Amino acid sequence: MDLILTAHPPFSFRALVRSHGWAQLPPFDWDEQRGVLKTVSELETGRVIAIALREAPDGVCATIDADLGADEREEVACQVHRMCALDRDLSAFYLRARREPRLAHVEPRALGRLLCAPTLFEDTVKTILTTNTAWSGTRRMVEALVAQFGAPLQSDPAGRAFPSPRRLADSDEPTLRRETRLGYRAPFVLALANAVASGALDLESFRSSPLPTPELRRELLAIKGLGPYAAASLLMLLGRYDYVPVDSWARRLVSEAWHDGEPVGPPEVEAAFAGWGEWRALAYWFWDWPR
DNA sequence: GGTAGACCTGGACGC
DNA sequence: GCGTCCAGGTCTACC
Repeated sequence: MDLILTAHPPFSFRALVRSHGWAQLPPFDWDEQRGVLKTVSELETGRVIAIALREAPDGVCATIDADLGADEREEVACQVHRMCALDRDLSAFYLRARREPRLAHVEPRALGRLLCAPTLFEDTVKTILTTNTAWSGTRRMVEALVAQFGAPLQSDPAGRAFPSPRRLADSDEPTLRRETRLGYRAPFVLALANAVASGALDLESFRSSPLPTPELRRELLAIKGLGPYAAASLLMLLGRYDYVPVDSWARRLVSEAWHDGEPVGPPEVEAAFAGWGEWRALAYWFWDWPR
């Protein structure tokens, strides 16, 4: 069955998929040639479904490999809205970006949306797995997590969803370390899974949180394994762009662009984009950096 | 509040 | 093939 969902214009599905590295991490599977992004999702009922997303005239078309009930259809529609940030209105950012030559490309190319996972739990675990490791390490850890703990598709057991909090909470630290090579991150992921599975932490409520961004950031920083970089990254996925995710790459870009290659720290990176106010992170992320 | 050292893994490198 | 070193953010202990 197909679901056609409308996006706040302008919208580009390819720009969304290419916005950052998420499309390279399972269960996402991006077919560049056909412009189709597949993923596998475990619904609240425990049902595991395959979703194929592609561009539609005014948004996206989601093809699901099963007939869904009304509640399931509603849940999938919500997930697609989250993944594609369909409701995101970036007009105020575009207005400012028009006046900055290094951001003049964002509006014509409909840049600004960032691909999200179906759940904030998946985004948070993946973000923890981006810290203190190379991208190849992140891919390896996520692949192992999905392969070892993801619920399989009935129609194709090779396809697996991202592990639910419950499935990870049912594991233990030695198993996680042994099976997925998460290293010291294993207790962080396990604690997060336990907190979400037990109901002690309502991570999904962060998406609609009325809290000001600094307070929401404090809530994220209270989660073990999330520091300033990871919290800023997750805030971007939540549509809050007040904090630049400062990692070694950001420091290098800012160093080369404004400090003659001299080493810089987070204060210099933040200062470089301070003038962008609530759009700091987007300005940094989509900046046309000199090659 | 700021800082040093530990955490863990994979990859690069030298032998 | 083996050993060593390094890069990558966050946590904890300490000052």
